[in-house]
Amino acid sequence: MGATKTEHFTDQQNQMATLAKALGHPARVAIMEHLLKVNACICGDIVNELPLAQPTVSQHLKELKNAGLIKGNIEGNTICYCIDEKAIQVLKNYFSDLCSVLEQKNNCC
Amino acid sequence: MGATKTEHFTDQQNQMATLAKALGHPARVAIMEHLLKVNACICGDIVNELPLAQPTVSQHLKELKNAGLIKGNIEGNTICYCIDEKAIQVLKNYFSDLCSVLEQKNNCC
DNA sequence: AACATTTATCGTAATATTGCGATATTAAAA
DNA sequence: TTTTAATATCGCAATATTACGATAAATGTT
Repeated sequence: MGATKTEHFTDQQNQMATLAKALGHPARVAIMEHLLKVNACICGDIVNELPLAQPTVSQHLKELKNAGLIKGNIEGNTICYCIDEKAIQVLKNYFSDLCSVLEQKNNCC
Repeated sequence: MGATKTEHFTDQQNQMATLAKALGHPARVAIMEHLLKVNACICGDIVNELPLAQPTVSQHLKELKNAGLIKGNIEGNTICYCIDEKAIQVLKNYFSDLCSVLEQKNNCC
């Protein structure tokens, strides 16, 4: 026990959980927001922006990348990370749909 | 080590991470979807819908509740859970905003 | 009152995450 | 080619999550 029972859920549910989980840590939210703020998809000076050590940031970036929320391009010495718009659209659509279904039904509680 | 360094991030970032984290498990995504599908905010027959034992489901419900994603009303013997619309709106707005900022900038990668 | 039903909590084992120092890897710069 | 800079990976300790059996708590039913 201890491991998530992924097999029992739909691909859609697992996919949504993966995206949400990746954003389920304030450092990773901060990274996303930083990538958004800095006009181009500025590189690994993310480390300077965050109160975390370089290996820790690197690990968080990896998780965001694995979840498909960001992309990384090698640019010589440096790596250029940026947000993957598609993933954000998936999230946006999911919650938009949820919201509009909710508005149609009058919730009891 | 091992504990998230919450203090170092903004309230907004922590709040978003909390909501996302709560949805970061397929069982909890499934619970949300079930609550949405069943017209009223049907009670704990969620257990029958999920491939998990009752205590496990109860724990997941607690986490969704702590994050503010659902509300629970005691109805005699039973408890009536339903989605908290406000939390979903927060999520919807967050990703909508993110999306529109992204559309304005042309991403490099 | 005794029993059944529904949900929560406790305790615990298995596993995952978080954070970081040390170290490897890679490519630019000197 | 040696040095420097930017990232990634390894290994480990601390902590958190997941799952569930056993049991408690609360309320309805008989």
